[in-house]
Amino acid sequence: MLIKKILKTSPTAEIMEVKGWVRTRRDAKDLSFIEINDGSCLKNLQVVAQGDMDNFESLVRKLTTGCAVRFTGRLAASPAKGQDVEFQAESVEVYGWAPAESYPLQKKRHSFEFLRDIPHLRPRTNSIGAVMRIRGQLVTAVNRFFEEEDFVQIHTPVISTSDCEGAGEMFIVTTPGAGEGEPPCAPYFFGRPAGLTVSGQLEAEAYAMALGRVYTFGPTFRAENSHTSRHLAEFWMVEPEMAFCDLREDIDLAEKFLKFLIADVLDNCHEDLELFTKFVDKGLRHRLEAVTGRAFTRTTYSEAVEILENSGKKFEYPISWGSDLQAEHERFLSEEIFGGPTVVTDYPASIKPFYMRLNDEGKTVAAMDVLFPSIGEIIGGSQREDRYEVLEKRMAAQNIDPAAYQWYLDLRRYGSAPHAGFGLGFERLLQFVTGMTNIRDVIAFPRTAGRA
RNA sequence: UCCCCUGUAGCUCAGCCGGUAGAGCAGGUGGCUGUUAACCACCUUGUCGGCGGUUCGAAUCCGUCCGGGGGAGCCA
Repeated sequence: MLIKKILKTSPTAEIMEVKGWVRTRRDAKDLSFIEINDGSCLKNLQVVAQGDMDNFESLVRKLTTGCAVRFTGRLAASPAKGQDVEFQAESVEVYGWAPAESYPLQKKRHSFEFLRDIPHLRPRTNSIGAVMRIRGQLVTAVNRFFEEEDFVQIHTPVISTSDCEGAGEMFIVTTPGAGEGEPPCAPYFFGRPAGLTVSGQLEAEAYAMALGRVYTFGPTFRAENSHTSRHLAEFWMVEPEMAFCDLREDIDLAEKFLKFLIADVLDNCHEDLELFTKFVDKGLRHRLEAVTGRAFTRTTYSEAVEILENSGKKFEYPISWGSDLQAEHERFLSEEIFGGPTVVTDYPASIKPFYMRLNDEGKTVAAMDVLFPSIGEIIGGSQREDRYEVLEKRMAAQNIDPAAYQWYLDLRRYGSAPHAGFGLGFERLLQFVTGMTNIRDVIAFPRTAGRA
């Protein structure tokens, strides 16, 4: 039986078995206490082994942190403080030892930096275990949300020939000895240069224009030489795309989506959240409840710039209309001015990609960024440019080869319709939900520049 | 890519203005105890990140390379 279930079970005379890994052993004169964890929940089960049981000296007294074990016995009410029930062992089997002299994990707190050097063992710690359980919960919540909203999940390609954001940040996919010179170079395995996707958006648009409401949820790759606590070279992104949808409806969905996800974690991950509230961020629970409890503030870029200009606050990078919002500006808006999630819309066309829909005044595009306190941009989205000629002009203005994107232009040539979507950085959401300050600690095996 | 900080025992870290190293935890041994970050006593462990330089002498100063962290840019 899983420990998560056992801990909610009443003591019985029935013989049962538990399997897990030893977290710590404490010896009394004629008995030992072994705490075991099986990953099903944060809490350990206290196993009590009496001195007269078989293999007490040969096995039980030799158990150390990390050993994989199986106990059979009975669940009993615990006479001591600290737990309601405990497991009275009758027999023990050791699946695998973990020599204490070499096993890197000790029954003490380790720094996250140290744990990053042993990514294969760190899931055995309380904090990384809790992160990954919450991550798993969020994955199912994402899928449940879109199911309830009548979306179809599309698996867009990981290998892509279209660079959504502009050249220079794709990983190139090729074969050994494919050709002479710097890749990408002929002969091309796929007939032309290909790379790992930087976004599933363009492909998702094609399917939105047929199925109406679609979303992708998959890995994304950026070959940026970033060294920050919020960037990974390989990360996961959720990207819904909706036909017959404008920017307003796009923002509505994003807000509903984020609230749904956070409420889901608040409802289902009490224990794990408790850990983060205790050791990582005291105000965590409060901050999460603040997101679900009120409407997101919405402001246009122009209004935001005005607010920043009149704030009297001195920024390292001065702000003026036409320049992009810096991290410090975003933080100031969401943390100090609005004190919560903030949606900034209608950015200058010059600082946004070609596919965003040009507003009627011709200077701004129907873009939106959702800014969260402490982590900045968590969602970026837009209504897409659905007019063939306008899109063509914007591509030309940004030096994008229309031939390479003819299929994308085709979506505007045949049965074009207003549509919109956004991208959610899954790890950034996880950072917000857990309070973990470094993005490398919310993904199983982080890949960053210089490290894989 | 730029700026700042950092690299000392298995882990976390102290070592001020240069005189070849310490603490807590972990580990080992013994003791005590229905224990729970168990407790008490004793014990082991270091090419002080690499290379080069200054100096009678460098963990300590300088240069350089490598690793780690934070921030910026880019973005999610």
